[in-house]
Amino acid sequence: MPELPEVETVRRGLLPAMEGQRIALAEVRRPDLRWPFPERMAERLTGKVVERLWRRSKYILMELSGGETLLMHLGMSGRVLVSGDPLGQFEYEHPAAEKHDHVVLHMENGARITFNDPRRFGAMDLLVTGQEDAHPLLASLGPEPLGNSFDESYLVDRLRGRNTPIKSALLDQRVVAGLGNIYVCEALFRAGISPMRKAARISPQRIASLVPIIRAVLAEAIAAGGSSLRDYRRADGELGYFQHSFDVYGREGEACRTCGAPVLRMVQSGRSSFYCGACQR
DNA sequence: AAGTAGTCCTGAGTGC
DNA sequence: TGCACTCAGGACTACT
Repeated sequence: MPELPEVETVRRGLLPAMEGQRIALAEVRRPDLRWPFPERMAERLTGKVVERLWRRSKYILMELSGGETLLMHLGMSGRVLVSGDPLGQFEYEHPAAEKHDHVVLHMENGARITFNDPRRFGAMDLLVTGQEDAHPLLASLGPEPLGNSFDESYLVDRLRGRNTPIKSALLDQRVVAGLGNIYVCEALFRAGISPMRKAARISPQRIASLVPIIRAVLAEAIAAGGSSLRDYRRADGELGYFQHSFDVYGREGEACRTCGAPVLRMVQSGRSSFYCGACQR
């Protein structure tokens, strides 16, 4: 379930098992995901210590001893399972290998990190630590929505004159990095803005109002995801509790929580937009 | 330049 | 039970 809050939840789940720990063995079970893996990836990971685990947009970056950083993206269907009991923190045994377990990191501390991705829209690459901004996948990303450079004046400037629907503009990773279909739908509902409205035809005040709303939606989702790490270790496939808090996403035909009108769905550039036709203008 | 379709891939769910 | 069909959290590429 990877949008920014889910990726951040995964990162936090990996921290206790991986940070400062050595990869005893990297198992790479196929040659590619969306793109071919880098040359000799298994050998380049094996024996390295994970010195820092951070996130940029929907990418997890694993800084390794030896000067390389592993870049990971979970695509649409990517999952990460932490198993084992290295520090007495993990209650569950290693599960049996499953279909689509493409990469497995066996940590020296006994933890096992399994990357599973049925649709294989995910990606992994190795880059030189310190040169992250030059990587093609990261180079044109916009600001982090929870960071300081994402503020009201930035968003107003960035969207000024844009003739595209606000929904598409917010999904554009060059505008703001890390939002996906769910959280754009939710933020637009809270802001009372129709997903079909052209960005250029929304007042600066309403554009500005999106900034604190986007931050709040993401922060709440991260908090809910964090609370469910135990579920995640249980490997039941469910990430977080925030899906129970959706106002519009996936609620077509159900009552708007504000006005009671049925939630509507329409397709914009191939993606479903959920919205309240009465509350969002 | 900006905006929009088509595309990769597998699995879950639905209706007949 | 089987089959055909739709849909899915992303984002790159190739069009207009």
